[in-house]
Amino acid sequence: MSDSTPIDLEELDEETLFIVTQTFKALSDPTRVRILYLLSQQESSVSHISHTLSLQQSTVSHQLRFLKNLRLVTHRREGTSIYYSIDDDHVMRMLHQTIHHAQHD
Amino acid sequence: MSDSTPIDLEELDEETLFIVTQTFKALSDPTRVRILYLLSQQESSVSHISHTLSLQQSTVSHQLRFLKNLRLVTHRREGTSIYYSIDDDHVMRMLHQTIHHAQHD
DNA sequence: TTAATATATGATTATATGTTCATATATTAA
DNA sequence: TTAATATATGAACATATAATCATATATTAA
Repeated sequence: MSDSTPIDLEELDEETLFIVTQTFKALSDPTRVRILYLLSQQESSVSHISHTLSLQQSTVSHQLRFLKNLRLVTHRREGTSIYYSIDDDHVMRMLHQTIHHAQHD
Repeated sequence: MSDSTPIDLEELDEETLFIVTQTFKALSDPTRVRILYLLSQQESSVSHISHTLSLQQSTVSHQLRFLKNLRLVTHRREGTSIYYSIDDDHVMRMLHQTIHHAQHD
């Protein structure tokens, strides 16, 4: 056991840990990534997302609520439709970087 | 229902989706993030990780296997100890960026 | 060889998570 | 008002996940 020359270790506080892991959790599910990727190309209504990605309306609404709580998306109403769009550039840059990374390795 | 001016939509293929979501899944658990953050500061043995982060040895081994399968960490043997270290700069840059982001909002 | 130490791993369990179903709410048109 | 359409949401269920326990494996020292 040779844990010589100890370094002054920094630990992450609980709140940082929570925010960071929650952010990455948003990007760890295929359905959410597909939705975010679609929204990065165009603002979309719930039904448009549902039809385009072949997902149940309920599934889409549940996942959008998740993304909305994390402030990754926003929405605006137009009649009976609600249009969702991306609201976090940092996270979307990471997503696009990682997609690019995955496709070029 | 006004889905006018349709855009030529791009969909993510299944393999890309899998790689991307798996990568983010690695960063979506507090224990794994703590381990990765420690390893980003210093190469560490399993027991050192276990003691420093107050985690059971078994827990650490299981999570290291997860991270190793994703090639986020590597290891080298030194006697009976095994030292783990970071093996993916891209993912670690994302982690550090997001930590920084979380701490300055 | 045996004992001691470090790490890995399979099985189990408790909890978290994502989807579905049924239904509620909200807006608009008739 | 009622009907039609779009979206949201609670409950139930099936699956995934992380931690723990017990034990296996591997290396070194005696």
